[in-house]
Amino acid sequence: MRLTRAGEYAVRCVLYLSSCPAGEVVSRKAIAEAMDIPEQFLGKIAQQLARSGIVDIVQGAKGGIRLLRPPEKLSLLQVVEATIGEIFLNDCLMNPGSCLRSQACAVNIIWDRARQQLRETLGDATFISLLKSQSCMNSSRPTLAKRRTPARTTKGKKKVSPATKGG
Amino acid sequence: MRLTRAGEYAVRCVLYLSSCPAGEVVSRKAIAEAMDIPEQFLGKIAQQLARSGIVDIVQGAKGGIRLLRPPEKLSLLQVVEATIGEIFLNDCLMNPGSCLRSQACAVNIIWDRARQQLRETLGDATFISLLKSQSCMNSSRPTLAKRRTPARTTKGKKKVSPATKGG
DNA sequence: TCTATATAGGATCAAAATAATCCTATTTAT
DNA sequence: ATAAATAGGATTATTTTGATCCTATATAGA
Repeated sequence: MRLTRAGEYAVRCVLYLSSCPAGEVVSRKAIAEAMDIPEQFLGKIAQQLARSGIVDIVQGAKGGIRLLRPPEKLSLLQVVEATIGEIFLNDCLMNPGSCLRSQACAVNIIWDRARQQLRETLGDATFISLLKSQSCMNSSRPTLAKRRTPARTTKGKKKVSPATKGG
Repeated sequence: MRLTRAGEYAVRCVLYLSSCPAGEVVSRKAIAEAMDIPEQFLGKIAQQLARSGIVDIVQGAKGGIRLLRPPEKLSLLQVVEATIGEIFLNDCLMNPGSCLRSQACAVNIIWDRARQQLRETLGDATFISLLKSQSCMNSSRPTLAKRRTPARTTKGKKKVSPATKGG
């Protein structure tokens, strides 16, 4: 009943990309370091975002990740569902065939309502609105600046504590 | 991001108890068989419901589980949270200390809103209202009848497929 | 073309959560 | 006493999650 780490990382990643100049390719490493995401794991996550058409991955030298959609047209819901799949709150809804009773089941009706509300709330939250309120970016990036090709100065791979969670 | 089996079982259990005469002690086995719940597992779940004061467990011969609260004053939320703990949708909310940024984080504000809505929706759904709409009980019990000490006729323990999910 | 820089993506692995089940102890009605 | 029940700690299997490894491949630039 909670957002997985992968989903959380996806949100952070898109949040970062949203703060960069539109269409800019940002290296995986740069995003990973700025947003405290394990770099390899970010690779997997980026692939899913790419499959949903949210980002575009550029291979080779100077490669990286590019945001395809304007942050004002991209919602939390889209990013989260691209990463962890469509949101369901219980099994009956997820796999209707598995429920003997289902259908007009009153309990399911409640869960379905809850699910719709959840998806609506997440669907209404655009990344541009998230950025405007500053939020989580603060400690990582001073402002929604236009910094680019970052952090190549630090050679040693910083060992990031997996306990570091942020939303 | 979905209801666990334990939560689902708890709901079924309370749904069953709600359909019985108020204050009646119903054996674990009876509930388990009627609602397709592994009996031992139901034991664990009942303990949690008991800790939250939702039910009362009677030991010894003729023992079993008794609903303490009137179904019209018992919500899905109460039963679910008694079983799987307070509902959180992401880590930041669950463990605020672990988030470096937290506080006025815009992303968290959205998740918090979603969480509040979810809890409100589940909190508004009383068991009496769930029963009134018939629902899931149909295949197991013909009506919200006053049947008691059931199913002792079937001796062989029916092997229940774990794929059987209902809500 | 060669080389350094990046990502691709299958395979693998460890930890945690979930879903039960086992088994002995204890309680209670008869 | 005895049978019928639950208590509850321990154990186990499965699945999910979170990550990392490693070779292949793509690309920019010298």
